[in-house]
Amino acid sequence: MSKQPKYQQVADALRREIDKGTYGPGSRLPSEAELAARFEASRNTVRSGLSLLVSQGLITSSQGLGYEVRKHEVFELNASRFENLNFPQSGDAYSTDVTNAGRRPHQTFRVEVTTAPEYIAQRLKVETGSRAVLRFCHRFVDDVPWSTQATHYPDWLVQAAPRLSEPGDVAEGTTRYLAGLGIEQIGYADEIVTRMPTPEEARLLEIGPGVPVLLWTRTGYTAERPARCTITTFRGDLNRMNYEIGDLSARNENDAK
Amino acid sequence: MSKQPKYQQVADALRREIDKGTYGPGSRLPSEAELAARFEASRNTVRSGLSLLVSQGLITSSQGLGYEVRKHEVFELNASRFENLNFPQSGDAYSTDVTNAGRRPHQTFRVEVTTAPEYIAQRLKVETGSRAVLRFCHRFVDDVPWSTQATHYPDWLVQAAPRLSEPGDVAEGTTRYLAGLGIEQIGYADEIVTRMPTPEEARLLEIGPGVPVLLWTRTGYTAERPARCTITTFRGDLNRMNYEIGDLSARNENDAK
DNA sequence: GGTATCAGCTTGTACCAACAAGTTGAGCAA
DNA sequence: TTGCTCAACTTGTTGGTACAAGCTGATACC
Repeated sequence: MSKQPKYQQVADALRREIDKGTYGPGSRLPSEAELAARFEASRNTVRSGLSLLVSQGLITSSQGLGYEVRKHEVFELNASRFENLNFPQSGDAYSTDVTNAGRRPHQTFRVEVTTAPEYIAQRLKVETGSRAVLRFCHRFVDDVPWSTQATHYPDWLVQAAPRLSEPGDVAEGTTRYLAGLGIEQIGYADEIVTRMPTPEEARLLEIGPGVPVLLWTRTGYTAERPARCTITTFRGDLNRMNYEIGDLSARNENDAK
Repeated sequence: MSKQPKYQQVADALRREIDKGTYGPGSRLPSEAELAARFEASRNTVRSGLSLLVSQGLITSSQGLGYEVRKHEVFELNASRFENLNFPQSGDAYSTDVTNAGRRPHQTFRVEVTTAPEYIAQRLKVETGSRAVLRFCHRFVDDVPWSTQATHYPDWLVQAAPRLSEPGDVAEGTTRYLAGLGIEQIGYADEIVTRMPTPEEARLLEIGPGVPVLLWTRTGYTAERPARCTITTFRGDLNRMNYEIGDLSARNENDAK
C-alpha cells in the first residue's frame, strides 16, 4: 500500500488536513517532534515533508515559533484602464489606488541614467546599450513590500522631458507630466510571466520560499513610437491582475450593490 | 566573514556560475560528491543548497542522471483578441495557434454536468450549487502537457445550446457554435493569479518542483449577462500572456521585418 | 511594580551512515 | 551484429546525532 516515500505521506496528510480545515489559515501546526511521533518517522523525514509544503507556498516556518498555515489576502490590480488624466488627483495611480482601498501607501524612488539592456531596447525600439533613464520604485502597502517597478525611458524622450532624469518623485505623476508636454500614450502592450524570485527579488519583496513573483511588462506607445517600458515585479501571493476586454456593461451595471 | 550558512554559500556560488554562463542551459552540474569535495561540505549540505536552486526553478534533478540547468522556451499567448469568428478555420483557437507556430497540438476532452462551485457561481451570477456544465480540456504541445482548461456554462445557456452537454469536441469551436445560435460574447473579464501548483496540477502538467502555475480566469459576457467562465492553468515556465490595449499601430506597422 | 535572567520549548544547520533506485556504458554471450 | 548482464556511477530515502539560534513564559531580583 505505502509505495510512496514516507515524507510524501507526511506532506499529503498535512495538506489534506489543511484543505479540510483542521488547520485553518494562520493556525500553527504541531511541532516537528510531535509530528515525528505521530507518523513514526524521524525528525529529518518530517522536516522533508514540511519543507515540501513550504516550497509549495502552503505553510511558512519561523525559527523558535513553528510552522504556520499561510493566509492569502489578494490586492486587485486593474490593468486594462488607462491612467485617468482628467481626474482631479494629486499623486500617481498607485498612491491613489492604495489610498482608496483604505491602505497606507509608501514608496522610495531612485533615478539612474544608464544604458538600455537588450530586453528593454527591443521593446523601446532603440539600440541595445544606448542611453536611457531608469526610474526605479520600491512600493509598500501598510509597510509590507508590495512591488518593485523599473521604468526605462528612451533618450529622445528624456531630451523632451528633462524632469524625468532628475531625482525624486514627479508630483503629478509621470504620465500626466508627459501628457502636459504633448507626449500622450495611446496604446499599451502588456506581457505577463511568472517564475520563482531571484534572491535579489526575494530580498526586496521580503518573500520566503514557495512564493512566485508576477512580472508585468508594460510598453507604452505614442502615435509614432514606444515611449516607455515598465517592468513591475509583484508578490504572486498578494496580487491579482484584472483585464477588461470589449463591452462589459452587463457586468458593471449590476455590480452596484 | 562567512556568516551565511554553508548550504546558502553553495547555492549562491552555483547560481552565480549559472548566471555567468559557466553552466549553460541544459548542461549538467557536477555530481553531489564532486561539489561536496569542492566546497568541503558533506553531501547533505550540498544537497540542501541544490534543493534550494531546484525549488527556485533554476535547475532540475533526476535520479541516476544528475542536476541540469533548466532551459526556458516560452509560448506566447495573445489574450486580448477576440476569437475571430469570420476567419476560415476548422478547429478551435488553441489548435490553430499551435499549428501556426509549427508545433503539434493534442487535447483530451471531458464533459460533466455538475453544480457550480462558489468561485464560478459568483462570476456567472448564478446560485452556488446550481446546475452547470463543465467542459474540461487537457492540452499538450508536442506531447508535452501545456495547460488544463475548465469551462463552466450556466444552465440557461445549456438549455439553448444542448450540444454543450454532449461529450466530445465541438468541431467548429464552442464560441463559434454559440455565435451560430445567436449567443455572442461581446466582453471578457480576465483575472490572472499565480501560485505554486497543487499536487493534482503538478501531476496533470507534469511539472516538477520550483515551477509556478499561471491561472487565467476568463468570464465571457453577452450583452445581458455572463455566459461562461473559463479557468486555464498554464505551466508558468513555458507561457507568456500578452495584452494589447488602445492603439498600437506604431508597434504593428514596423514589426513587418 | 518593573526588569533581568534563564529554562524549556521551537526550528535551523551540519555532519555521518546505510541502503534504495535510476542511468549508463563496458563487455560478454548468442 | 545484436542483445543481455552487470559494475559503477548518479540521486533518493531514512535513520541517527549534536549543537546553534530564536521565542516565550516563569521566576528571581532590585
